[in-house]
Amino acid sequence: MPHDLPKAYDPAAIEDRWAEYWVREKLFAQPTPKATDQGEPFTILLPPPNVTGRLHMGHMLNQTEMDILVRWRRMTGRRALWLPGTDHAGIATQMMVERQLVSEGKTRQQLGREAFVERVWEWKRQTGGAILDQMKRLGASVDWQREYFTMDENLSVAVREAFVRLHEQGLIYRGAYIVNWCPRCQTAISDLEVVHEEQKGHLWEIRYPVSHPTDEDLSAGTPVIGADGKDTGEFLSVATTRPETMLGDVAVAIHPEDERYLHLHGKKLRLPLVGREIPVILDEWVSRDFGTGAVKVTPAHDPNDFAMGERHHLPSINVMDDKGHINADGGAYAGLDRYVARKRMVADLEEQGLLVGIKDHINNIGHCDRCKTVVEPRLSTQWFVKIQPLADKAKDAVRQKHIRFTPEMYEKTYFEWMENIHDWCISRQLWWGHRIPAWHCVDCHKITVARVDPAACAHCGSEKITQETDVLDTWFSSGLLPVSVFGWPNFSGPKMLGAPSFPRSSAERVGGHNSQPSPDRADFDAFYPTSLLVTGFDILFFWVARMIMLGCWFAEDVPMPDGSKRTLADSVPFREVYIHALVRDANREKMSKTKGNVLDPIEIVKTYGTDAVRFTLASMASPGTDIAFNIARTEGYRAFANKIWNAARFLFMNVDRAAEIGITVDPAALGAMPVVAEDAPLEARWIVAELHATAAKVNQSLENYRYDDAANAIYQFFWGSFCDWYLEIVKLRLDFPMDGPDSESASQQASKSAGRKAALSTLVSVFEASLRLLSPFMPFLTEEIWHALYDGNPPAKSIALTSFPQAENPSAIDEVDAALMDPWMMKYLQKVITSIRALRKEVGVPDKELVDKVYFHPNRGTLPPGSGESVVGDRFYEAARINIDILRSLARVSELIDSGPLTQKHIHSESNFDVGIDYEAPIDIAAERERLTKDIAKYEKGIAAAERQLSNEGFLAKAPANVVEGLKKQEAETRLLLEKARAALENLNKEN
RNA sequence: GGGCGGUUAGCUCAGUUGGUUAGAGCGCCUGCCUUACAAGCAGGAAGUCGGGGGUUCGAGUCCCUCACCGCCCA
Repeated sequence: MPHDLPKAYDPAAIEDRWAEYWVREKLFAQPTPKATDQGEPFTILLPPPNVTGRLHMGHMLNQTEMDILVRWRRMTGRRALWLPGTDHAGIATQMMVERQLVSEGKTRQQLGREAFVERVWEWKRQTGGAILDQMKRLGASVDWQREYFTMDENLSVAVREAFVRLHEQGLIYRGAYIVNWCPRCQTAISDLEVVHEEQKGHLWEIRYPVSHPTDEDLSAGTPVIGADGKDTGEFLSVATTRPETMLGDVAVAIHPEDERYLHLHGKKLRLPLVGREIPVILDEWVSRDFGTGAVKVTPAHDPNDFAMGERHHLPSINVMDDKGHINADGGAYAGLDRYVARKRMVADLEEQGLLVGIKDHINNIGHCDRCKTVVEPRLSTQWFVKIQPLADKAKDAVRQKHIRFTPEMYEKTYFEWMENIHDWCISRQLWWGHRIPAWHCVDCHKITVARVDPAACAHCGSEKITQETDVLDTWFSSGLLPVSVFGWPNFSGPKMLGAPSFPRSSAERVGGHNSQPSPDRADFDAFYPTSLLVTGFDILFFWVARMIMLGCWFAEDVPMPDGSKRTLADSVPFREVYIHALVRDANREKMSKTKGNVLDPIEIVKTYGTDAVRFTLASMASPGTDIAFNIARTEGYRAFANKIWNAARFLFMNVDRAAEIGITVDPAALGAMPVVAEDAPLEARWIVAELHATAAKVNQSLENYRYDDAANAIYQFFWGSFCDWYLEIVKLRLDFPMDGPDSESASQQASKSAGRKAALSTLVSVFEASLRLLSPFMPFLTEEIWHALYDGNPPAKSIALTSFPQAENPSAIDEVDAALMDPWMMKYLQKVITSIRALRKEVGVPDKELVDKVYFHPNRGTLPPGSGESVVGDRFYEAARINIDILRSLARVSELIDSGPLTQKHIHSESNFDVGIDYEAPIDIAAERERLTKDIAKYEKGIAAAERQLSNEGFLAKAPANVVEGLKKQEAETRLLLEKARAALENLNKEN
């Protein structure tokens, strides 16, 4: 590969190519393991996006976090498996296809169920892969060979097995209860699919006339009295937010201790507009402060009323159809839309003088998560999972720490929800989904639930049976994914003693559906439980909770690979849950279509490069914190990518020049952690030590999901250390002839050549290791440069398959560093250079001008404790003198003169040294005076604070020694700086 | 109504079990087209850590309280 890279990095030129390459070469495929396979697996399941979905910033954050972890774990030697897929999204997908049909002037009813479902499959085949294609473009390192879809045959088998088994265990029941009904989608939806929103509404106060006779009259056989004028002239005012439901009222409830109304208990009310007589009942649930304190009871249209109805054995009168229209039981209002009916009824009540008043009221209204239609609580026959036993197990799993949450806080939310969980309504009145495996018998009316489509009723043998038309909630199937993607329940491996009653005989298995049962449990044994689930907090209950419940419940029956009983610890679907926050816009506003502040990740990626966007997300991904996505920040990381690119250009330029004079780097020496010879120059030892420290920091940060710390550590290392310092210094070591050979003697050349070779080797090896360190964060750029670095002969198909830099035993590094005193010596040298540069700026020396003499005065007494005091001071001066070429190049100084206290005209002071120059330049007296005065004030304040502490006996007695020592040292240093500043100010005043 | 977060530089955010004079990126100011990079280099300014009280030798960090912002559940 040629080394002549373009001057600026253009991500668009390389990203598509690598994204395709990774997929085409199946680089991240993880085949079913053999028993001999080594390496602890790292398994992660992509929380399935809707098959109808398009990638948004939340997905990109989610996937970036997963990809970073998976790439990192893979590079550390783990057998990494990331499984991608989509869920069939019952309602959303059906809606989408229905919309298509409408545009063709058709309805699904016209097509019929079978043809409609085929049509949905057709849609899925054509456009259902869009979101996964976007994922491919972003370079997610998933195993595409294992892509799943919740409607796949094998996963459908799992759904049916789970349903049948829960039914056998008595945990699935069918019955008429109040559910959330979406009149637009015409299906029941779960509590979680209802979003509550506060809306301005009204509270209507309606008079319900009190009628005779009393209960006594009734029991005496007095005929029921209608609206015939026998009313008493007495009323009970009822407050309601939903007057239209009064058509279904069966009682009015008051609080048993509400003396305002107690005298009415036992009497009857005449239901306005309807004429039905309804009782006044007592119930503690009634809130005396709300409205009038009397509440109408409508069991068929309100969950609380339903409960009350059960308590008082009241009938339920359903007055609405599945479209939210008033039904035949609504008398005069039959056929009207619920809101039209409301309007008309209020008008009628007013006309009849029964409307007492209308008050403004804020309602919390439930909307369908999918279509935003106002949800109607409605009495209907549905299928439910009795959730308590599953929830108990799921709670135990977390309580016993078999699953760890990050951030930990979400554990509380999880328990909160689990404690207050309700039975799960799993039936949906849709066509697209897993049809419930239950058959109704026309003759005996009993239900047959079976794994295999039955030919006859299991109870009476009648062949007149029809399958339930409802399908299952999508989450029922996605909740099973952690077990079903690994082949559950179709294991045909050796049966274990005492193993549960499956696998069933193949005949009993779902006949036509599963053609190829997996040969064994190898996948399940190797990869279950998965290692981690990464998801958003909004999905905590949808996925996390349901996967835990279903996973624990069903996996517990699968024996361990060695045949032993599986405990709860190994039944969990994942061992860790990492919950990330929301991606907001730069102003911390939630992204929403209505606000128009939605960012399309693919568009941003095209503009700035995938790597820059990934790095932006990573650098802000601190657990528990929302990400305010600021494009300015992405610009910054695009610059970072460009910086890396140009460092590569610099490197290649030097590699090429070196090759011209016969110096090369052995590729075999790359790929590991760089090492340096003991006699290597200061900057080489330093940069290698920094690399080790950075690798340690990155590994540790990722271990703790601190993407931000990891990203910042790399950024700091690559730009702040490697580019800003090391590359600038290594230029001196390389210093290749631009044209023609050097004009030096042979021995000079030989020694120079050895230095060059060593420098080049360190340069290339540190750079190569940096690429590997960066790779999980910036896979595209690093892949491109890494391949170029190996000149078309890379040691692996991808940098993603190399090993991640690991720091050597950190304490060993510390010892070596301590011996060489590199850490602080290099920092000291850097400080001197920075100080000279600052001094030059203060004085106004032009950037390019070489200053011939800089006077240098180390404060030998104030050097770091334990570092040999004055000896070190001398040693440092020696180091600075030896490295004068570095000073010349980086600080534009030709000579550094070791000096006593400085007398030069221009002096810059640090706590442990001063630098000074003689330079003819006008001094901005006022500015200088201001600066010094400010400094003096700062130092005085610092000293005062330190003195206060140091004179405090409690502090001296109780604070740890190193803190006291540190403060003393700092105080001494500040005092020195103060003296220097005062002297400088005095000089300034004296001379002017 | 119940619960959970948050408030640190102009902006967006870090700040580990309390410990020396609080950090980063972007932005801002000044000077530089120095042969890897102007998507760059060099230097610099900028915060009484939301208010108040308490514990402590010591509080951005722990406790109480108030204010404001946000989220979840009913």
